[in-house]
Amino acid sequence: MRGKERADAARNRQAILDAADRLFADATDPHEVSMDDIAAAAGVGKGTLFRRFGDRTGLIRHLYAARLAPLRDQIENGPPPLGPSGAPRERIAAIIDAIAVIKLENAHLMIALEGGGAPAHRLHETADYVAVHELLTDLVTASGGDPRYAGWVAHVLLAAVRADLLRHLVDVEKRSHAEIRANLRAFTTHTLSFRPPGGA
Amino acid sequence: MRGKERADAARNRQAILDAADRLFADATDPHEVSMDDIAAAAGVGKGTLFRRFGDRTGLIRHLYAARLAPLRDQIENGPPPLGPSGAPRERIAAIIDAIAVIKLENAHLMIALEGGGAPAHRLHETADYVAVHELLTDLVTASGGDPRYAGWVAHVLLAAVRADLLRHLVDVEKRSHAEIRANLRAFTTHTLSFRPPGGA
DNA sequence: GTAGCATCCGGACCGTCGGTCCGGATATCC
DNA sequence: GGATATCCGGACCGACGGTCCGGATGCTAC
Repeated sequence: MRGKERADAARNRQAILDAADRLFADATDPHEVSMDDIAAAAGVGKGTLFRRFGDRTGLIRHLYAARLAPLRDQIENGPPPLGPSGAPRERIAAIIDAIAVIKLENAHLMIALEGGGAPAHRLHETADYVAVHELLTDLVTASGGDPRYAGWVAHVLLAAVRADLLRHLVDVEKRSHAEIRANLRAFTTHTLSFRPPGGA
Repeated sequence: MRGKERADAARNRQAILDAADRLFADATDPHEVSMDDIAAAAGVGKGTLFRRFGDRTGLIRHLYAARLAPLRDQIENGPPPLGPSGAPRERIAAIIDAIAVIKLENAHLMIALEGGGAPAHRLHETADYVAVHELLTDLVTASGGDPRYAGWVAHVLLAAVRADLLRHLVDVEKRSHAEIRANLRAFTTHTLSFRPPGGA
């Protein structure tokens, strides 16, 4: 990793990423995509694959991170409503919507990560989850929510955009993306007025 | 299965169920409990285990069903607020609370089922999920919700009691069961007043 | 009690998977 | 073009879920 990366190494990495993405997209269940499959599809030995990404989780995380990067950038440096200068309530709604869009467009990957990616199913301990949860918690607080319950509200909002739920709504219940997003937005707004038992 | 079950078979089944339950309870990650482990702990051959339950998913489902049975009975035949004669809104709150209690008390099993149980991660196509979702949908409608969005509300309520989220709240955030249940109840009540975009 | 039979048991066995390892190939630098 | 650090490929490994069948065991009829 120190110094420069050799040209063939870079080329292979990209081939692996592309092949994995394609295979996960075609599979209904991430478990039916083996590491050998990915290596073969990328025209690469299995050793190469593991040297680059460590293990299965690492590979999936790389793919995941690549899809998430634009969103992170938008949230950290972009214009409103996603960017830091937006009003908290609008920002929350925009973030939840953006997450939903990404997951709807990359259902296969998101399911692979939320489900079969980690050693266990510790979605809530994922760096990405923790980061967005913290941000949402702050925003809920900033939008007038009780700090003591902001974390809870953030969890519930994120629970509503879990990849497998979204996939179920699309694949089984045949709901349109537009309908899902509209419901999600209304739900987000509504949930922001949540007040805990006993009042603030 | 036809006719009577032999005594040793019944004994072995119970031993397997007990052993599996114990092992899952001790493990942090269901994947670290292998079928061989279960067979060994039950003092039984692996063939016996698979003949009885078909496969890993079948075993876990049996355990799951056993824990859920009392709740199903309460909902179908019990007294209010869980039973059929309760008022819809109270019944919804009671059902969500009861689900939370079961999942809090059996976190290991619930995570095994929601995560590593099914061939994929098709929680939402599980018979149990579908059944409770249908019931909740009906109840939301009966309590005055727009039938067109009742299914959505039911999904969101169930998303708030997903096993891994509850475990995170307990294990990582160190929240008490009482606090979680209180928040959940308030959230349920609040969400029942959800109205979709455009109004009814 | 016991003979005969259906049922059940155990664990050796199989294919596959994630992950490792190292001899040989290749890019890069001078 | 040669030296060398880096990288590659695929044979290899242990573990896992699941299968199979020869032998053991509980049940029933007499």
